[in-house]
Amino acid sequence: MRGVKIDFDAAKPIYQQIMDGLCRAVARGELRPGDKVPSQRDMALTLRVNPNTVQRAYREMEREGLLETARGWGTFITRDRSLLEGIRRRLAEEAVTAFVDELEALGLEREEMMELLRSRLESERRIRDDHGAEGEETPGP
Amino acid sequence: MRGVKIDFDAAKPIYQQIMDGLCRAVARGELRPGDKVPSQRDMALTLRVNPNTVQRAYREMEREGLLETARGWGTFITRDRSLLEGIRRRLAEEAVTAFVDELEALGLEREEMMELLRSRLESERRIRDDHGAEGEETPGP
Amino acid sequence: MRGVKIDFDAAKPIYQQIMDGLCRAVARGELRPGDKVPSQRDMALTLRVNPNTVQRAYREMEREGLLETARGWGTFITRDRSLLEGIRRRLAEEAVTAFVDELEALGLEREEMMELLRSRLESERRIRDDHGAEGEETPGP
Amino acid sequence: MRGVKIDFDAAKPIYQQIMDGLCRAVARGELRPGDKVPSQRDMALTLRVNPNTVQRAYREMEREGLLETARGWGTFITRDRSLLEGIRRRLAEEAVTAFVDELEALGLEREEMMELLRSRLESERRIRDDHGAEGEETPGP
DNA sequence: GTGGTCTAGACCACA
DNA sequence: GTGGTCTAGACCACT
Repeated sequence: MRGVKIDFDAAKPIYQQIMDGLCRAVARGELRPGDKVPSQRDMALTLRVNPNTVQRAYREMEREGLLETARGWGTFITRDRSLLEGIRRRLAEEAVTAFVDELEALGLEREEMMELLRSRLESERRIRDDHGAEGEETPGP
Repeated sequence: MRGVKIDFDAAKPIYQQIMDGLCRAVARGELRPGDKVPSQRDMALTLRVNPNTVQRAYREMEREGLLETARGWGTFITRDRSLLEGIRRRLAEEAVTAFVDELEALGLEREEMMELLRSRLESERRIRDDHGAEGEETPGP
Repeated sequence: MRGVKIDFDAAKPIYQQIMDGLCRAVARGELRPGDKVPSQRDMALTLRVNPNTVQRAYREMEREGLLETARGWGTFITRDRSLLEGIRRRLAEEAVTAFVDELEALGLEREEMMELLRSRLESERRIRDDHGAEGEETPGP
Repeated sequence: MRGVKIDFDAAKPIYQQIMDGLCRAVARGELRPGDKVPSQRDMALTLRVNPNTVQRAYREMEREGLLETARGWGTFITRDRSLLEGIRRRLAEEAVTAFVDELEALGLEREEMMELLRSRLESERRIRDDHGAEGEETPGP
């Protein structure tokens, strides 16, 4: 599973990290509605994790409606696109809320928040551009 | 302690909520270098938590250098302003990182992030202005 | 845990005695990098102390980087050998400092310190040799 | 009181630090049998400490026989030289014991202990010599 | 009255 | 079974 990284030292439980990873793979379009997700067994092997842990993640995502299980066939991303889009929007909104709340708590003004974000995105762009240039032909005139 | 709110249902441990609360009270300037923080017992009473829980929060913050304790006298905000400023900056940077990482994972572009933040801040401003207008003179003619 | 002795009457807190004991077990090579240390409950039972006391010791040692904990799996000695060696050297240096400072405060000269140490080590050697001789063959003529 | 330094952050209680300080001042010959020690009030002022704390230190040292109080006259170092010498020897022996025990716990051999001490004393000598040279005339040939 | 330590015992999340 | 958190309540040392 590209895109699912487990940090065994993180405060966040592993099963939630799996949920997050899948959730975002869907949000990014890496996994599409109706796609089959790896079997619990496979996922457990590739992530080096206890199968029970994968099972718990799948179970909870099924509860949320994001996954659907067909016994004997495997587990699949729901075809309910509105649900998927809803999840994506929810995650994004939660991220904004967390960000604004935190910086407000630190006493930052709205302009400072925007500026902080802008400068971070700017520096990230430069880093990525630099990296990208390393292995590529310089585009000629 | 104004500014330290405990959510007993939150996933985050109470002692960390206390740490966050104090940390931000300092960041906002509500608590100043050298100020005395409430005694463990007082804080425990006002927050309705066990004194040991407060003690743990204080102990960890002392470890970080944010608090200093004088036996029999009480516990105080460190006078090391550079440390305090460092903590504030660290918290802000972490917030930005979490925000950008999360939204990148969801496949959003930089412009979308900026727009998302802008619209949130805009709507918050309106809400606050409306609230503020309730008890105030309407400005201007 | 061989090598961890608790003195309930000592001025030094029990949790620090546990830390010292583990620290030295590592320094002596009795516990090796990556080894599992007893679970908090086990350690508490064998030492006849409260599990919370063990937990505090473990937590502080984790903070120092000496221990690492894997949720649900147990607690382990760090694999970072340089850190371990650093701790050993630090403990040794601190012991020397304490010794020299104390004897300097008492007005002893450097030669006297060396002599004091030499005579102590000499007498200890004799005692150990005597003990050792009890159960052993007397070395031949 | 030259030679009595208080570390308010130390684990060791302040009253014990005072006891240690006086004890060593005597051991070094800075205070001699029969000498008057500062009044509790004076000592408290110079050390920036609560008078009760000084009182406790004096009281305990009186119990040990190191101090003698003459009401209305002040407090004095005992004239019992053998007692003083006994205390000095006891402190020295305790220091040696602590040193050897600690380094043994770390798995050091006798030769290593001697070497460690020798090198420390050597480096201290150099430092002191260097400092001493700073403010003095270089002795000409 | 302040912080420091310790105990006993409970519940939870995780693997 | 493992560590993590929390509560309740005790005792101590220091000021």
